Amino acid sequence: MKALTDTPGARAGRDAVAQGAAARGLGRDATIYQVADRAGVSIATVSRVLRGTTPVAVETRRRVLAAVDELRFTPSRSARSLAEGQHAANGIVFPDLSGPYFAEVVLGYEEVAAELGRSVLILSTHGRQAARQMVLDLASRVDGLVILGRTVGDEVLADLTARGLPLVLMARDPVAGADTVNAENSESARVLTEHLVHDHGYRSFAFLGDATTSTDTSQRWAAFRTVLREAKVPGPRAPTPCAFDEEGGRIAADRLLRRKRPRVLVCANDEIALGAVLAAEALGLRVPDDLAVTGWDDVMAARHSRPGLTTVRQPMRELGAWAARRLHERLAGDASEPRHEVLPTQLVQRASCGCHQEENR
Amino acid sequence: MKALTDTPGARAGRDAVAQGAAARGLGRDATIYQVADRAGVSIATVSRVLRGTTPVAVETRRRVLAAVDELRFTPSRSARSLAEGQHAANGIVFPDLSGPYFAEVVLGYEEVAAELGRSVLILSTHGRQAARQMVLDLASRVDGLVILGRTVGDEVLADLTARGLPLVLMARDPVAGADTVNAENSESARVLTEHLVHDHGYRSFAFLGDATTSTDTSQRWAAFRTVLREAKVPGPRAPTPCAFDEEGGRIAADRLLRRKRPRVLVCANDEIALGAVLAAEALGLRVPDDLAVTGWDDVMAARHSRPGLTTVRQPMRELGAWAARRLHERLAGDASEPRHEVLPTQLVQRASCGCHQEENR
DNA sequence: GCCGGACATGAAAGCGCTTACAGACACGCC
DNA sequence: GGCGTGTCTGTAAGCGCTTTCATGTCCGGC
Repeated sequence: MKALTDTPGARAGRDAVAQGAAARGLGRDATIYQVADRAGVSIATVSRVLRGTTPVAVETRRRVLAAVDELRFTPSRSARSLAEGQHAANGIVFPDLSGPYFAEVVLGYEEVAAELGRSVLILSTHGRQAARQMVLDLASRVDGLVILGRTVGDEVLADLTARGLPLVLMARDPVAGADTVNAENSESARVLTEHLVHDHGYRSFAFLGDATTSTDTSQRWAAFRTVLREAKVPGPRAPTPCAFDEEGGRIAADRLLRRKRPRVLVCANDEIALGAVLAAEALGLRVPDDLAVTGWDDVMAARHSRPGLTTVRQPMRELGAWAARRLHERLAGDASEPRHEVLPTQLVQRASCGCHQEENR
Repeated sequence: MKALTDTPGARAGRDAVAQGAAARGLGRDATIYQVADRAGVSIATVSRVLRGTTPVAVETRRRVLAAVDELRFTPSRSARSLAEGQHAANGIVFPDLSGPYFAEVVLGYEEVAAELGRSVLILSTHGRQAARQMVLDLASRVDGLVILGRTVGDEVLADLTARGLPLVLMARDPVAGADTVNAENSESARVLTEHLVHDHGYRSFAFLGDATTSTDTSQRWAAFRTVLREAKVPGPRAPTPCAFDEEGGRIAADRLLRRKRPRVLVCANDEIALGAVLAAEALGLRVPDDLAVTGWDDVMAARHSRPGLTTVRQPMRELGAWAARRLHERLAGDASEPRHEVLPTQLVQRASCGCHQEENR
């Protein structure tokens, strides 16, 4: 049977080509033409049946669906994207840090995005030089993007929003035209620090973490500093710089503790804190008796370590979920003013700050 | 100036349309036509400059690059994919489990894939009914796929390989035509169990984990069972079924320990084990004095918990990395027989099995 | 002064889909 | 019996790229 619906000549040799080129790549997937052929209808009708945009006679629809089934037809995503001008996909880009924090955010994001029918692309910039290009590249594959931390410069973001690409920024200062979500930082830093100063009466502090690369950290540091000042407790001039992982915490704490002996180490995240505990113990210091240590995030290990790590719980999954939902609203046409959401956090008192000594939790 | 290279009429009103339709979606990104226009060349030349496929005169190239720059042109990914028949993207699909194990695998995968110039799409099936459709959908966006565990049925996999889609299976039984990577299970399970039986002399065991849904677990269970049998130590008939997370471990262990009092709990992963420790302590049992507990994976929390968790370290990132590399080879044309890689694991003895009692690590 | 080849570029066909538009057909009504 | 009206379906123009093929153009060699 000859193809009924082919543009004259246009499809000549299509199958031959398909076979040849099919060794790999997009492979020998059936195309809408083959389905149309088999069902004895035009490709337009096939498309209509598949998308349900226009009523199609019952019998026709049946034939089309049968053909789709027999050929195991799955529409080509790139063709569809090209025609629709949409990708039905969202991206998320995060920096080098690969710990539990980012994993949870991504998971929360993926879960919601999937529910909303969007695929999700991930990109970790690893502080690479090519970050800019990588993000731009990613941007050309998605309808919306969430960007964590200082992965790329403001110009890139401005560029993207100018292009009309909806953006949600996370753990990063706002930029014109983009929504942001963040966990509450200042208030929880204040609560934490006040707990240490007033409830425990500590008078000597250090702060581990790099406030220059992380907005979150600089906010926490600022509030921490303010509370000390208000309480007239001497404090460090600046945070002790420190890579945001366990090893970074261990090294920074080791170096610090060999020079000074603060009573408390306030750390910018749990991994640093856990590394610091290791360093302290290696130096023969008992936590919390000789040195109190606190973290941020409340990752799994914080709960299981002994002493249990006092920390500030962040709604990591919820951060991701919020971003996914917001992006969806934007893509659904919401053109309102950018929103700047701040999600609540919670102080979790465990033993590492000196609480619950009896049970060591 | 009139467009030099436009198909007569075909591009009429392009800009008007672009402006109109641009409010969102693919936006008013510049197209290759605009670049060509601005540089005074044909789109073919622009393409050639950008891809470097064919030599272009120096001066021409300069003009094109200038135009690209001025218009901030980024080629449309879907158009390119459609024309090339390639996506330059890979996918990874994993089941519901969202813990550190999967996070690490994904990270290792992303890192290598990014280096190889491929974007990565992630999909978590969450045991959803629609998993099949979601995976098929994902498959239409990528050139290759890695699939973890029993996320979808064998028919789907057969379907995909038949289509010529390179597949790497992880933590899953092989399927014709697909590569697989797994962590070594039997040998390490044997070493672990022998350690417990011979070095510690334990004679009463339970095994927590669901061997019916996880290939890894069923292999571990089998080797565990074999060692007990060889040593003539009575053991359970079957694993105690248990969800693969902390809460699952806590609940299953609680229920089990209220009925029986095995001396050892061998758990299918660290999260279950950590949950089990919680349950044991809640019942007033001391670990490891009253009850030894072991895990699998060596996640961060295993290292920090007290007692330190005895476990089997898996090279999670390396699993992901291997999959990414293998996929790349396949896409580069390697059509050799499927490979079935097994990556080494390592027993990590900490305190929860009864070792290192003095320091409680 | 003419010819063959190298080199640079343009024209146009596709990639596989969506969708505006138009055509075909059946029906019911005056 | 002619003519709207409504329903279903086909035609073809795009979507923005890549790539094959053809067309110049410019040279050096004879």
